[in-house]
Amino acid sequence: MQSRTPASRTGRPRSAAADAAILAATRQALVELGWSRLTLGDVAVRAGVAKTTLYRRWAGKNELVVDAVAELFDELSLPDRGSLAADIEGVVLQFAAILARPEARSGLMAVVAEATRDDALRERIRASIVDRQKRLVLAGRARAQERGELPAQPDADAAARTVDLIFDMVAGAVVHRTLVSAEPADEEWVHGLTRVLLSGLAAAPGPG
Amino acid sequence: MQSRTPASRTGRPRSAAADAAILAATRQALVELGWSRLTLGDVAVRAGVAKTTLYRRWAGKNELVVDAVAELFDELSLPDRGSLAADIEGVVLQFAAILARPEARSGLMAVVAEATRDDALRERIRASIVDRQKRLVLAGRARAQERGELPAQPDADAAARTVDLIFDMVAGAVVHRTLVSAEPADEEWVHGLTRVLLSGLAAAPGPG
DNA sequence: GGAGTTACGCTACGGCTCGTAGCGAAAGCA
DNA sequence: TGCTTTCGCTACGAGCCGTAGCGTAACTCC
Repeated sequence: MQSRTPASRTGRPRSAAADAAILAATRQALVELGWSRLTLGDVAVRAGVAKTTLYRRWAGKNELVVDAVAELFDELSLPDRGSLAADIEGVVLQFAAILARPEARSGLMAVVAEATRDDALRERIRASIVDRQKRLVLAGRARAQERGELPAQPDADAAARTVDLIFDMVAGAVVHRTLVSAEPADEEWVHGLTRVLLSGLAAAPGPG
Repeated sequence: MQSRTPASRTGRPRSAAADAAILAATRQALVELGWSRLTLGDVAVRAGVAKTTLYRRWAGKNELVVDAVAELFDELSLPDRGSLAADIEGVVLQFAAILARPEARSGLMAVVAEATRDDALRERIRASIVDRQKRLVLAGRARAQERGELPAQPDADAAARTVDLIFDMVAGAVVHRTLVSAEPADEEWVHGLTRVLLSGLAAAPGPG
């Protein structure tokens, strides 16, 4: 997570329990206080560790929250629901459920905002969260191609661009719906999103 | 903006020049310092006003930045480019150009993050930014229906839901592409986005 | 022109958080 | 038993917050 310890063999080892306690305390503080009122001193008290221990492991508030939020997204999975449409709806609903949790909402957007002025932080977010979940798009596409629902894309570059595009469209739409429009990404909405994604606007005029 | 002055007739009026100077100074501070290091005292010095004047007009940092960023999006327009696809690509490129500016990047995401725990702030964002730009989707849809590119939607509820969905998909995709994936929303990408939006995934296998 | 009202600039203040330094004790390895 | 690293604790200067108080400036109504 925050600092690899590959070489150090001697000396007192860092407490793994402290790591878990700190990250859990960070999420709890995000729920109760939000991003702006969250202080590292408060997190230290909640976790039962000294404030200096926090600063020894993380460079600051940004990096700590990235790690605390990243764990939330690891529970995403893509079970085979029989069709591409059903697969998409299933994983989008999972994603929406995570974004409905307050610790994900305030934490994720805040670190993304900070990352606009911090290249290292942006790379950390990309590695810890974004790229790790892009596997879902890849898996869904491969499965759909096996079913014959999607044509094969022999051009590797074009295929990669499509994967990136779909990821931005799906994740961006859910985030925007949940955080900016402040409306729930419920089954009906996800169904409409999937329809547009697969068939486009012109082909899907009817409701529901 | 921050406080309507409909009834007050007597007394010294608030300086409109100060308003403009403060909002411009806020954007400049966002560029140079980003959200977290931006302080109201610093903005006051840049704008050439007293710090107390800032607190008399805005409740805090959040509200100030919302107003400062909202002005950036008023330059969006939807010129008739002959087809729905061209209209979409044009306005999305405009939107992308705004999001490429650092004062929009860091400011917008930060206030959205804060809004997750502040209903009044979220409503302010919705009124000042989101709903104000939804006019673009409405205008584009009406124009496309006149051209016969999109079918009419007699059901008003379903039509409104579609407009909200498209807005979330387009704005969300551009924001995610620009801020999270940290890749440019250039012409090629916008072209791909438009293609998926209009025709869907299954119908558009080939490259750009 | 005077009275009343509101906005403004300036100074000062207590309170909070930050990030670091320094110390002694604890927990592992040779 | 030494050596090394982590940990908890305390203390500190620095910076920003948001407000109060005061005198002055600008504008309206009489």
